[in-house]
Amino acid sequence: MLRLSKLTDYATVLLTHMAKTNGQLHTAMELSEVTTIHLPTVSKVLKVLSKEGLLYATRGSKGGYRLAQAPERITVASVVGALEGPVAITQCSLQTHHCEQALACEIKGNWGVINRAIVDVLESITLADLMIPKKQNSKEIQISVQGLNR
Amino acid sequence: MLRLSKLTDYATVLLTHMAKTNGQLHTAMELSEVTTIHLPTVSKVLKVLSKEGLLYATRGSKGGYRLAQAPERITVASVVGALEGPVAITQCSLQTHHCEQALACEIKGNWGVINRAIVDVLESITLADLMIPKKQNSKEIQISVQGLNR
DNA sequence: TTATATAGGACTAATATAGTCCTGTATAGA
DNA sequence: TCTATACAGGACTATATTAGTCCTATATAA
Repeated sequence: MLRLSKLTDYATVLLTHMAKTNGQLHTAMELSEVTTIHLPTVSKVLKVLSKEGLLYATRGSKGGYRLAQAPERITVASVVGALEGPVAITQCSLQTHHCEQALACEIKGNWGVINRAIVDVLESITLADLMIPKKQNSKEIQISVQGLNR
Repeated sequence: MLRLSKLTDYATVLLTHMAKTNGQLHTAMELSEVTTIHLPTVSKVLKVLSKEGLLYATRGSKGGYRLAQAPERITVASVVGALEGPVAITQCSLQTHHCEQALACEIKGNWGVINRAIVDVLESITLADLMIPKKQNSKEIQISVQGLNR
């Protein structure tokens, strides 16, 4: 369905909230209350983000999570990557995978190009962009998709 | 995983093959042999593409399928749409869906912008582009993502 | 009338995702 | 040092989605 997982969606909501008070510690409990996402799920997401280096975690009383980088430097692509691994819209687009149909299939390389273009879109958006509600927002991004020739 | 379904991938392979001999009729059987995709699966995909108007079908002896439009006019977006419905990388990006968290969530509109950018990429590539093996290929596409402001 | 081909839908199996829970470890403060 | 707090890691179940197959009906050419 070309859809991101719910966990990725939750992650952007949680991170965007944290970005608003950057530097401050936030517990899973607090974030659960603010976002109305159930606590076990919030914990699961935060643990992944911490393991993947997007958050710093402090254990124990007075502990919590904070962003590992400034909101301007955390891209949507890195959030997606943390929760779902590298973006690969087809199996072809993952270089590590070897396609059984390789001989009959000349499209392979072209999927790679399309995939790259989508990654470019996701890399061009940061938490800082997501923080701003859409209406006040009029960013323009130029994505250049190279490798195909009309 | 932000992945297209296998059926969508099969569809591009089948359509690309048909595009090479545009206008000619191809049976499911023939396409199965050429692509090595199992016949029942080929049939399933072709039926969907026909129902969605990307192919014309002729029944009976000497029947088969052919492209409903020139390869230059069939976009990857329309193939994805035929098999998976409208692209919606999050539930937010589907306008028909109402989010329970709408109050706490200010990202909604921004997902729509990101989604639009991805659709633009998919709309900019046609079967005619996929027909050309990547190496001989150096198309450049400009995608402009409007609605976000740095 | 027969062989060929698509139409439509039902069904099962396989896979992926979501959500919850348990046990362990680190830290602050009484 | 003890206790409450909070994250770490992983196991597990339930649910949803996707993939793949098959059956019956309908249309067409010869």
